[in-house]
Amino acid sequence: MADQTKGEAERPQRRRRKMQSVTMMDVAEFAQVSPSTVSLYLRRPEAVSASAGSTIARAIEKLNYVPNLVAGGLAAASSRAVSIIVPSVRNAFFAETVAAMQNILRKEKLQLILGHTEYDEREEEELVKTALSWAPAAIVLTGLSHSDATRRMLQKASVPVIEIWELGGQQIDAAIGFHHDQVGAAAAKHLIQQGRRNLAYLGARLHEDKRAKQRCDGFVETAKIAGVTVDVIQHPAAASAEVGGMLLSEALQALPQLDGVACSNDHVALGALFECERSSISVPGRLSIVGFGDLSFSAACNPPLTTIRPSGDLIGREAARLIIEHMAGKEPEPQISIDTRFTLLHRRSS
Amino acid sequence: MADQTKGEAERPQRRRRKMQSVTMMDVAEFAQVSPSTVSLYLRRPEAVSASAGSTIARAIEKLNYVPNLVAGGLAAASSRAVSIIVPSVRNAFFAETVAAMQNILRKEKLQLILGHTEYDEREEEELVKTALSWAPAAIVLTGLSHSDATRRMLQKASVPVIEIWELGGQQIDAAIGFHHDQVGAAAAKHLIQQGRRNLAYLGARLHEDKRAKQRCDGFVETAKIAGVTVDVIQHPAAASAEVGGMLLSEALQALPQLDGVACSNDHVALGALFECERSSISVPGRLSIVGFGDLSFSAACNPPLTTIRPSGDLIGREAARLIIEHMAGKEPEPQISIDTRFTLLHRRSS
DNA sequence: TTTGTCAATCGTAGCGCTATGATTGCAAAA
DNA sequence: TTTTGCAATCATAGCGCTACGATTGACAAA
Repeated sequence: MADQTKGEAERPQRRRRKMQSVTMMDVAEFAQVSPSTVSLYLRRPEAVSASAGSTIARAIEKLNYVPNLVAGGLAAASSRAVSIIVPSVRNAFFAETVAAMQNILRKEKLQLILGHTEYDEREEEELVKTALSWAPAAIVLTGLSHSDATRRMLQKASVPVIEIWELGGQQIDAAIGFHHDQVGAAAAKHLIQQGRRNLAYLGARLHEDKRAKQRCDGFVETAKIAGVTVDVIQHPAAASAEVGGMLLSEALQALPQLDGVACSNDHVALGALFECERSSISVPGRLSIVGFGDLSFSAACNPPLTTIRPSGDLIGREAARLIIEHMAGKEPEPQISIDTRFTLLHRRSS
Repeated sequence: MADQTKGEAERPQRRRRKMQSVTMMDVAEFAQVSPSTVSLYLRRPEAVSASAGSTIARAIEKLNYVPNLVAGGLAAASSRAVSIIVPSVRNAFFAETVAAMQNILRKEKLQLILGHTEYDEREEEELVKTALSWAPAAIVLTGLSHSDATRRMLQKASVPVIEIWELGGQQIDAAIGFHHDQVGAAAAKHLIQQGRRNLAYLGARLHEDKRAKQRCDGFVETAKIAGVTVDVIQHPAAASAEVGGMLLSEALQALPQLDGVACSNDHVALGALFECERSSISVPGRLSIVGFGDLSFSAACNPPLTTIRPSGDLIGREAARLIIEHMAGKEPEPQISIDTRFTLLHRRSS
């Protein structure tokens, strides 16, 4: 039988939780200052005296102190994390932007939290929700089209939003990128300038990749205005050299007069190039090929590939700059949009 | 600098900090339960009664509650974040692994925090330090060679560490990958089997890319054992088609008898292929080419590229699996190593 | 001297949540 | 009846840090 032992014997021993080996308090103690001073030193070294600063620095070194960013994030209501949501990092374009951002942000001790939509708006919505629960310093999204729910969440949360890789639609906050229809237009103009009169656009996954679709539309429109023949040959699969080969072969069959093609991207163009080689079609003699992306192999092809370079790294750098400026307290102009433009590289495939 | 506008009317109002619009307390209040129950429901729905569960679910829905993962991470001493550190996500191999991990982890509401070393051990050390300050659920590193400081930090922190893309060295915790020297050996064996007797390895950035170096070494060793001629032609720049072209041209000049090459990766092989085309060298008639990676264009080349596929996605999937199992409380065998192997794809370039 | 100013430093109340141990209510066992 | 066992729920003490406001001390101005 157990007695009713409530409330008589005091048990001062309370529960404990986890433990971070060395905390800011330990550093403060060691350096003979208050925790506040340590915190201040860490955040704004110039605000503490030189002597205190060096003492603290020594203590940190000695104790091998690693700040707990999670605690800091909670206290400050904003973490040193930047959430970036792209269709997929397997795509070289986005990989380049992510890498460029990362390389700048890491110097500011900002972490990149990565998410993949796989071109799915629902997925994006889910990712944005999770991203927000990290109270990130900023959130970077790909493109301008999002679900209403996504837009609402973002609007309500007071997080700076940067939309990248697209311009010309309705933006939430800041946008950095270029006009994809202009890319298509540039490709068309270039081919026409080269004397081509029977054009086609070789498109991959146009139903999902909105930006590839915009490039395609720009191409077609410009060609039509110029009064030359133009067709779209497309495939639902993601852009690849294999798809490029298939598309060109299909295009040649359907359009015997074909003398110029623009491609979804350089992978497709590469496939088209190989297909020409297999079919003994001279490039650019009989057919001109224009790609998009200036991928790592494009200049080394035979013949080197004429392509349009979108400067994905500039997009990343500009995004990082905006974020850093925002964190430094600089109030950015609302609805700012930065056109990173693109460059047509005229090489020998056209 | 803001104006100092204080001092007239006394405001006994104490300080306030930030505000998350809807907190768990709000949900609890709305659902007429205690915050603990809401928390419990969120973490282990099966532990609360069905009625309470649905009430809470409704409250969450109604209030549009988004949990604060930062606060949760602090309280639980471990965040729902997985830190992954790779040389660069621009590299298609790592991009694939990252993407595969992400696609599994997102279903578990785990976030990927990305870091780039750019093949720099110092940088890696810095990244590991920052990563640890996020108290991640796990930390994933590329390769087995790290600085002593990195190793020490990792050892001291009680975070599961997974090293990927390499096997055969001294591992910290778990390792998932394959033996790169075996890749080189397989390439050599294959070329020899095809009747090639004058081999070369076309290597890019071998001084930094330790794994490419291992492949190279495996290639050379195997060739030597088999008694065939073997050379290494290398370039300090990162692997690219351009470098591949240069390397092959250099190799042909230095080794007129050359009849088989293995390459750092498929980009280099692609460049070699184009160089052969330019120099009218028949492939595989006069020269066999073996790549590494099975990149998106490799099967579509002309001729299609014989290459070795490393299954970077499997590495990612296995890593994700290990992490999820660990979080579910399953104690993993220490020093586990998973060999994801590789496949030689014999196509027409050899 | 007193007062004011300013830079440097400190004290402390949370940030929103989780995990521990306690408590409750009810059905089955004693 | 009382006890026990169990599932469901709750109360509460932090997790480690930041930022607000207060305090200190040194020096210039009055």
